[in-house]
Amino acid sequence: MKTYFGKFIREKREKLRKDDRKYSLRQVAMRIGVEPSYLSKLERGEQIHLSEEKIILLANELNEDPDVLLALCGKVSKDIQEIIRKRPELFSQMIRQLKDLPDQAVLRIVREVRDGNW
Amino acid sequence: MKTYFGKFIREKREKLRKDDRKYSLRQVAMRIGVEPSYLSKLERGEQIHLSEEKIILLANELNEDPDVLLALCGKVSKDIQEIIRKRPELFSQMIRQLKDLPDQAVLRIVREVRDGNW
DNA sequence: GACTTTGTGTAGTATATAGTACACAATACA
DNA sequence: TGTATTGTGTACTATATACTACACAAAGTC
Repeated sequence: MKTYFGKFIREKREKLRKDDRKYSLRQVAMRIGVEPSYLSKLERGEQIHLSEEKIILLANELNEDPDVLLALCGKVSKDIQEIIRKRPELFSQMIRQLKDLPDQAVLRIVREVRDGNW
Repeated sequence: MKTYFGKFIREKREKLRKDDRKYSLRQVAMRIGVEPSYLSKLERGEQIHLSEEKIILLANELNEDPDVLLALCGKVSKDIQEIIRKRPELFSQMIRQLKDLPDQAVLRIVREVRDGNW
């Protein structure tokens, strides 16, 4: 499972750190509640396992979308999985159907549902 | 994680078995490639961990929807997760949007996409 | 130049996940 | 009634997941 998670978060963290020293690896690690050596391994891609809970904390620290960071770790958030599991046939079928649909078309569905045209 | 997976597959298997002795617990276990004692524990709800691979084999054996059996085991299939992970923001947003939409409305989306109205 | 903070290396750990191996008593079958 | 098959109980096991603990040398700060 090759992933750019480490590279991604390292770059983002170092960018933030230029303006604010509280974004050192050690301090970020402490705030999200992991050992610095662990975050170090994650950023260097030696270690690729981080729990959903910590990924979300990290996303908040770095102002990144939690769903994107989860995806970079090869995960799908529990709340999304829960939605699918409650109506597995319906949602699985729908998602497979939308697999190759361009972003624009999917966004159109999102908008129309939001606006109550359903 | 309370689940009716065990109850569900036991009932289905025993129904099939009435007409065909090859649906004994032992023979089904052998065909899907697990020890009989393991399937026994699963059916009685003592054990709730079965790999996606075996769940799909079991679904095929019992003529059940793999996505439904996966859901009863608290899982979402890898191919669905893969689709979401490729466009995490888009799909996560969409799925949360559709969370409380009635089946009928979701099916309408499925049909319209299938019919190429997008 | 002492003190602090930084990132990393090494070694170890707890829990979850996904099973196996085999014996045994009950039941079905011939 | 001997044999085969059945479901289950007990005891292990391997691998993955998600970390901790601590030492250390380099760099930054005062």
